[in-house]
Amino acid sequence: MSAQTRTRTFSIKEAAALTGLPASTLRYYESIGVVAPVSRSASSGHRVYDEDDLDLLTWVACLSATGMSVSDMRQYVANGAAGAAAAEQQIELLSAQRERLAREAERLAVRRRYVQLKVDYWQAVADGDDARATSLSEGARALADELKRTK
Amino acid sequence: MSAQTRTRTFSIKEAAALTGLPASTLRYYESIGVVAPVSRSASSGHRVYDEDDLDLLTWVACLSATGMSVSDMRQYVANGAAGAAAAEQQIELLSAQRERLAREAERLAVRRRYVQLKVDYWQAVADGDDARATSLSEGARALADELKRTK
DNA sequence: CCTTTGACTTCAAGTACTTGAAGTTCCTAG
DNA sequence: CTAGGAACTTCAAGTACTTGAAGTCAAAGG
Repeated sequence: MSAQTRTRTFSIKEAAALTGLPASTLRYYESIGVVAPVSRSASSGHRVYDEDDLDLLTWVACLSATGMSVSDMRQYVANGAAGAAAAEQQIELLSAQRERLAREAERLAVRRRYVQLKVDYWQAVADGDDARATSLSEGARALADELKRTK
Repeated sequence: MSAQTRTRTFSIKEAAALTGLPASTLRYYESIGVVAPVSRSASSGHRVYDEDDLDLLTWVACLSATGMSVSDMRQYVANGAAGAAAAEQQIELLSAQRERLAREAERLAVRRRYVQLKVDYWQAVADGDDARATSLSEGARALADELKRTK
Protein backbone atom coordinates (compact mmCIF):
# COMPACT_ATOMS: atom_id res chain seq x y z
CA MET A 1 0.00 0.00 0.00
CA SER A 2 2.90 2.32 0.54
CA ALA A 3 5.62 0.79 -1.60
CA GLN A 4 5.52 3.71 -4.00
CA THR A 5 4.78 6.42 -1.42
CA ARG A 6 7.86 5.47 0.51
CA THR A 7 10.10 5.64 -2.53
CA ARG A 8 8.77 8.91 -3.89
CA THR A 9 11.39 11.42 -4.95
CA PHE A 10 11.30 15.20 -5.08
CA SER A 11 12.76 18.02 -7.13
CA ILE A 12 14.71 20.78 -5.40
CA LYS A 13 11.68 23.03 -5.65
CA GLU A 14 9.50 20.48 -3.89
CA ALA A 15 12.19 19.91 -1.29
CA ALA A 16 12.34 23.66 -0.72
CA ALA A 17 8.57 23.85 -0.26
CA LEU A 18 8.55 20.89 2.14
CA THR A 19 11.49 21.96 4.29
CA GLY A 20 10.83 25.70 4.23
CA LEU A 21 14.40 26.37 3.11
CA PRO A 22 15.00 28.24 -0.17
CA ALA A 23 16.41 26.11 -2.99
CA SER A 24 19.51 28.30 -2.97
CA THR A 25 20.13 27.34 0.65
CA LEU A 26 19.70 23.63 -0.09
CA ARG A 27 22.38 23.94 -2.74
CA TYR A 28 24.54 25.97 -0.39
CA TYR A 29 24.29 23.47 2.47
CA GLU A 30 25.27 20.74 0.08
CA SER A 31 28.18 22.71 -1.30
CA ILE A 32 29.68 23.31 2.14
CA GLY A 33 29.02 19.77 3.33
CA VAL A 34 26.26 20.30 5.92
CA VAL A 35 24.43 17.54 4.07
CA ALA A 36 25.93 14.85 1.85
CA PRO A 37 25.76 15.33 -1.92
CA VAL A 38 22.24 14.61 -3.11
CA SER A 39 21.84 12.06 -5.90
CA ARG A 40 21.26 13.38 -9.40
CA SER A 41 19.06 12.49 -12.32
CA ALA A 42 21.24 10.62 -14.82
CA SER A 43 19.79 12.47 -17.79
CA SER A 44 19.44 16.05 -16.58
CA GLY A 45 21.91 16.28 -13.71
CA HIS A 46 19.13 17.78 -11.53
CA ARG A 47 19.09 16.98 -7.83
CA VAL A 48 16.72 14.19 -6.74
CA TYR A 49 15.66 14.13 -3.05
CA ASP A 50 14.22 11.09 -1.31
CA GLU A 51 12.23 11.05 1.92
CA ASP A 52 15.27 10.44 4.08
CA ASP A 53 16.89 13.52 2.59
CA LEU A 54 13.74 15.48 3.39
CA ASP A 55 13.62 14.28 7.00
CA LEU A 56 17.21 15.32 7.52
CA LEU A 57 16.73 18.67 5.81
CA THR A 58 13.61 19.46 7.84
CA TRP A 59 15.64 18.89 10.92
CA VAL A 60 18.55 20.97 9.63
CA ALA A 61 16.05 23.73 8.81
CA CYS A 62 14.92 23.74 12.42
CA LEU A 63 18.46 23.92 13.72
CA SER A 64 19.44 26.73 11.39
CA ALA A 65 16.25 28.63 12.18
CA THR A 66 17.33 28.71 15.81
CA GLY A 67 20.73 30.17 15.09
CA MET A 68 22.96 27.13 15.09
CA SER A 69 26.15 27.70 13.11
CA VAL A 70 26.80 25.68 9.98
CA SER A 71 29.79 23.94 11.52
CA ASP A 72 27.65 22.90 14.51
CA MET A 73 25.00 21.64 12.13
CA ARG A 74 27.62 19.66 10.27
CA GLN A 75 28.66 18.12 13.60
CA TYR A 76 25.09 17.46 14.60
CA VAL A 77 24.21 15.78 11.33
CA ALA A 78 27.31 13.61 11.64
CA ASN A 79 26.13 12.57 15.13
CA GLY A 80 22.66 11.86 13.82
CA ALA A 81 24.12 9.57 11.22
CA ALA A 82 25.99 7.74 13.99
CA GLY A 83 22.60 6.81 15.45
CA ALA A 84 21.49 6.10 19.00
CA ALA A 85 25.04 5.86 20.30
CA ALA A 86 25.29 9.64 20.17
CA ALA A 87 21.93 10.20 21.90
CA GLU A 88 23.55 11.82 24.90
CA GLN A 89 25.27 14.43 22.78
CA GLN A 90 22.13 15.07 20.75
CA ILE A 91 20.25 15.84 23.94
CA GLU A 92 22.95 18.22 25.07
CA LEU A 93 22.99 20.08 21.78
CA LEU A 94 19.21 20.23 21.74
CA SER A 95 18.88 21.48 25.29
CA ALA A 96 21.23 24.34 24.47
CA GLN A 97 19.08 24.99 21.44
CA ARG A 98 15.93 24.96 23.56
CA GLU A 99 17.35 27.54 25.92
CA ARG A 100 18.44 29.74 23.08
CA LEU A 101 14.86 29.59 21.82
CA ALA A 102 13.40 30.43 25.21
CA ARG A 103 15.56 33.53 25.45
CA GLU A 104 14.69 34.41 21.89
CA ALA A 105 10.99 34.14 22.73
CA GLU A 106 11.39 36.49 25.67
CA ARG A 107 13.22 39.06 23.64
CA LEU A 108 10.67 38.79 20.87
CA ALA A 109 7.80 39.43 23.27
CA VAL A 110 9.43 42.60 24.54
CA ARG A 111 10.15 43.73 21.01
CA ARG A 112 6.52 43.25 20.03
CA ARG A 113 5.39 45.41 22.91
CA TYR A 114 8.00 47.96 21.94
CA VAL A 115 6.84 48.17 18.35
CA GLN A 116 3.20 48.41 19.42
CA LEU A 117 4.14 51.26 21.72
CA LYS A 118 5.90 53.02 18.89
CA VAL A 119 2.83 52.62 16.67
CA ASP A 120 0.71 54.14 19.43
CA TYR A 121 3.24 56.90 19.85
CA TRP A 122 3.17 57.96 16.23
CA GLN A 123 -0.62 57.68 16.21
CA ALA A 124 -0.71 60.10 19.14
CA VAL A 125 1.67 62.41 17.30
CA ALA A 126 -0.54 62.23 14.20
CA ASP A 127 -3.58 63.03 16.36
CA GLY A 128 -1.78 65.97 17.92
CA ASP A 129 -2.17 64.41 21.37
CA ASP A 130 1.11 65.65 22.79
CA ALA A 131 0.47 64.55 26.36
CA ARG A 132 -0.18 60.98 25.29
CA ALA A 133 2.80 61.07 22.95
CA THR A 134 5.11 62.12 25.76
CA SER A 135 3.81 59.48 28.13
CA LEU A 136 4.19 56.78 25.47
CA SER A 137 7.66 57.99 24.71
CA GLU A 138 8.60 57.41 28.33
CA GLY A 139 7.07 53.96 28.22
CA ALA A 140 9.20 53.17 25.19
CA ARG A 141 12.30 54.18 27.09
CA ALA A 142 11.39 51.86 29.95
CA LEU A 143 10.80 49.00 27.54
CA ALA A 144 14.07 49.67 25.76
CA ASP A 145 15.75 49.22 29.13
CA GLU A 146 13.96 45.93 29.61
CA LEU A 147 14.98 44.82 26.13
CA LYS A 148 18.58 45.46 26.92
CA ARG A 149 18.32 43.56 30.21
CA THR A 150 16.83 40.44 28.60
CA LYS A 151 19.68 40.29 26.16
CA MET B 1 18.50 69.35 38.62
CA SER B 2 19.08 67.55 35.38
CA ALA B 3 21.23 69.98 33.47
CA GLN B 4 24.20 67.65 33.60
CA THR B 5 22.24 64.38 33.32
CA ARG B 6 20.75 65.55 30.05
CA THR B 7 24.09 66.45 28.58
CA ARG B 8 25.92 63.31 29.63
CA THR B 9 27.97 61.65 26.94
CA PHE B 10 28.94 58.02 26.42
CA SER B 11 31.78 55.98 25.01
CA ILE B 12 31.10 53.42 22.28
CA LYS B 13 31.29 50.67 24.88
CA GLU B 14 28.63 52.33 26.99
CA ALA B 15 26.53 52.96 23.92
CA ALA B 16 26.83 49.29 23.02
CA ALA B 17 25.75 48.23 26.51
CA LEU B 18 22.80 50.62 26.49
CA THR B 19 21.52 49.80 23.02
CA GLY B 20 22.28 46.10 23.03
CA LEU B 21 24.16 46.43 19.74
CA PRO B 22 27.83 45.37 19.59
CA ALA B 23 30.31 48.23 19.22
CA SER B 24 31.36 46.77 15.87
CA THR B 25 27.79 47.15 14.63
CA LEU B 26 27.60 50.76 15.83
CA ARG B 27 30.70 51.53 13.79
CA TYR B 28 29.29 49.58 10.86
CA TYR B 29 25.95 51.41 10.88
CA GLU B 30 27.79 54.68 10.93
CA SER B 31 30.10 53.65 8.11
CA ILE B 32 27.21 52.76 5.80
CA GLY B 33 25.14 55.79 6.72
CA VAL B 34 22.29 54.21 8.72
CA VAL B 35 23.11 56.82 11.34
CA ALA B 36 24.90 60.12 10.85
CA PRO B 37 28.58 60.34 11.78
CA VAL B 38 28.90 60.51 15.56
CA SER B 39 30.90 63.39 16.99
CA ARG B 40 34.45 62.70 18.10
CA SER B 41 36.63 63.64 21.00
CA ALA B 42 39.00 66.34 19.80
CA SER B 43 41.99 64.83 21.56
CA SER B 44 41.60 61.08 20.97
CA GLY B 45 39.33 60.82 17.94
CA HIS B 46 37.11 58.40 19.89
CA ARG B 47 33.38 58.45 19.26
CA VAL B 48 31.27 60.42 21.74
CA TYR B 49 27.55 59.56 21.95
CA ASP B 50 24.93 61.86 23.46
CA GLU B 51 21.46 60.88 24.67
CA ASP B 52 19.80 61.71 21.37
CA ASP B 53 22.22 59.37 19.63
CA LEU B 54 21.31 56.68 22.14
CA ASP B 55 17.58 57.13 21.63
CA LEU B 56 18.00 56.80 17.91
CA LEU B 57 20.29 53.79 18.18
CA THR B 58 17.95 52.01 20.58
CA TRP B 59 15.24 52.41 18.04
CA VAL B 60 17.47 51.26 15.19
CA ALA B 61 18.42 48.23 17.31
CA CYS B 62 14.76 47.32 17.59
CA LEU B 63 14.19 47.68 13.87
CA SER B 64 17.22 45.62 12.95
CA ALA B 65 16.30 42.96 15.51
CA THR B 66 13.02 42.46 13.70
CA GLY B 67 14.62 41.90 10.33
CA MET B 68 14.39 45.32 8.72
CA SER B 69 17.00 45.78 5.98
CA VAL B 70 19.68 48.43 6.40
CA SER B 71 18.36 50.45 3.48
CA ASP B 72 14.89 50.47 5.05
CA MET B 73 16.41 51.54 8.33
CA ARG B 74 18.22 54.34 6.58
CA GLN B 75 14.89 55.43 5.10
CA TYR B 76 13.15 55.13 8.42
CA VAL B 77 15.74 57.15 10.27
CA ALA B 78 15.53 59.83 7.59
CA ASN B 79 11.76 59.97 8.13
CA GLY B 80 12.22 60.15 11.87
CA ALA B 81 14.49 63.13 11.43
CA ALA B 82 11.79 64.81 9.33
CA GLY B 83 9.56 64.70 12.43
CA ALA B 84 5.83 64.52 12.86
CA ALA B 85 5.14 65.28 9.22
CA ALA B 86 6.14 61.73 8.34
CA ALA B 87 4.02 60.17 11.11
CA GLU B 88 1.76 58.43 8.61
CA GLN B 89 4.67 56.68 6.96
CA GLN B 90 6.23 55.73 10.31
CA ILE B 91 2.98 54.03 11.29
CA GLU B 92 2.91 52.14 8.03
CA LEU B 93 6.49 50.94 8.40
CA LEU B 94 5.87 49.98 12.00
CA SER B 95 2.69 48.08 11.31
CA ALA B 96 4.51 46.00 8.73
CA GLN B 97 7.17 45.41 11.38
CA ARG B 98 4.54 44.40 13.91
CA GLU B 99 3.09 41.81 11.58
CA ARG B 100 6.52 40.45 10.79
CA LEU B 101 7.03 40.03 14.53
CA ALA B 102 3.68 38.32 15.01
CA ARG B 103 4.51 35.77 12.32
CA GLU B 104 7.96 35.35 13.81
CA ALA B 105 6.42 34.66 17.22
CA GLU B 106 4.16 31.99 15.78
CA ARG B 107 7.01 30.27 14.04
CA LEU B 108 9.13 30.46 17.15
CA ALA B 109 6.44 28.81 19.25
CA VAL B 110 6.20 25.89 16.85
CA ARG B 111 9.97 25.58 16.74
CA ARG B 112 10.15 25.43 20.51
CA ARG B 113 7.65 22.60 20.61
CA TYR B 114 9.61 20.88 17.87
CA VAL B 115 12.88 21.08 19.74
CA GLN B 116 11.25 19.87 22.95
CA LEU B 117 9.84 16.92 21.04
CA LYS B 118 13.26 16.11 19.67
CA VAL B 119 14.74 16.23 23.17
CA ASP B 120 12.04 13.84 24.34
CA TYR B 121 12.69 11.64 21.33
CA TRP B 122 16.39 11.26 22.02
CA GLN B 123 15.67 10.72 25.70
CA ALA B 124 13.37 7.86 24.71
CA VAL B 125 16.07 6.47 22.43
CA ALA B 126 18.61 6.71 25.24
CA ASP B 127 16.16 4.93 27.55
CA GLY B 128 15.62 2.23 24.97
CA ASP B 129 11.90 3.01 24.88
CA ASP B 130 11.39 2.27 21.19
CA ALA B 131 7.62 2.55 21.23
CA ARG B 132 7.74 6.02 22.72
CA ALA B 133 10.53 7.00 20.34
CA THR B 134 8.48 5.98 17.33
CA SER B 135 5.41 7.82 18.54
CA LEU B 136 7.43 10.97 19.23
CA SER B 137 9.05 10.69 15.84
CA GLU B 138 5.60 10.80 14.27
CA GLY B 139 4.70 13.80 16.37
CA ALA B 140 7.81 15.55 15.12
CA ARG B 141 6.79 14.91 11.56
CA ALA B 142 3.35 16.44 12.19
CA LEU B 143 4.95 19.49 13.80
CA ALA B 144 7.38 19.86 10.91
CA ASP B 145 4.35 20.05 8.64
CA GLU B 146 2.87 22.75 10.83
CA LEU B 147 6.14 24.65 10.83
CA LYS B 148 6.18 24.67 7.06
CA ARG B 149 2.54 25.87 6.94
CA THR B 150 3.11 28.82 9.25
CA LYS B 151 5.96 30.05 7.09
C1' DC C 1 11.08 19.34 -36.45
C1' DC C 2 11.72 23.52 -34.18
C1' DT C 3 10.97 26.79 -30.75
C1' DT C 4 9.67 28.45 -26.55
C1' DT C 5 8.87 28.07 -21.66
C1' DG C 6 10.25 26.78 -17.29
C1' DA C 7 12.96 24.45 -13.98
C1' DC C 8 17.19 23.33 -13.29
C1' DT C 9 22.55 23.96 -13.28
C1' DT C 10 27.05 26.60 -11.79
C1' DC C 11 29.55 30.53 -10.57
C1' DA C 12 30.35 35.28 -9.21
C1' DA C 13 28.98 39.14 -6.63
C1' DG C 14 26.26 41.33 -3.08
C1' DT C 15 24.44 41.80 1.92
C1' DA C 16 24.83 42.31 6.79
C1' DC C 17 27.54 41.69 9.93
C1' DT C 18 31.63 39.68 12.83
C1' DT C 19 36.23 38.86 13.84
C1' DG C 20 41.11 39.73 13.90
C1' DA C 21 45.29 42.36 13.19
C1' DA C 22 47.97 46.35 13.88
C1' DG C 23 48.39 50.60 15.51
C1' DT C 24 46.82 54.98 18.84
C1' DT C 25 45.35 56.97 23.16
C1' DC C 26 43.81 57.09 27.94
C1' DC C 27 44.41 56.05 32.70
C1' DT C 28 46.39 54.24 36.85
C1' DA C 29 50.03 52.96 39.62
C1' DG C 30 55.02 52.68 40.59
C1' DC D 1 57.58 60.73 34.64
C1' DT D 2 57.06 56.45 32.70
C1' DA D 3 55.46 51.68 32.09
C1' DG D 4 51.44 48.75 31.44
C1' DG D 5 46.94 47.56 30.34
C1' DA D 6 42.34 48.65 28.80
C1' DA D 7 39.73 50.79 25.31
C1' DC D 8 39.68 52.95 21.19
C1' DT D 9 40.83 53.50 16.08
C1' DT D 10 40.85 51.65 10.97
C1' DC D 11 41.05 48.20 7.63
C1' DA D 12 40.91 43.55 5.73
C1' DA D 13 39.02 39.09 5.76
C1' DG D 14 35.63 35.73 7.21
C1' DT D 15 30.62 33.93 7.69
C1' DA D 16 26.13 32.68 6.17
C1' DC D 17 23.50 33.32 3.00
C1' DT D 18 20.99 35.66 -1.22
C1' DT D 19 20.66 37.32 -5.73
C1' DG D 20 21.71 37.59 -10.54
C1' DA D 21 23.83 36.17 -14.86
C1' DA D 22 24.58 32.75 -18.24
C1' DG D 23 23.94 28.40 -19.82
C1' DT D 24 21.63 23.28 -20.08
C1' DC D 25 17.80 20.11 -20.43
C1' DA D 26 12.85 18.38 -21.20
C1' DA D 27 8.20 18.66 -22.32
C1' DA D 28 4.41 21.14 -25.05
C1' DG D 29 2.65 23.85 -28.96
C1' DG D 30 2.87 25.26 -33.72
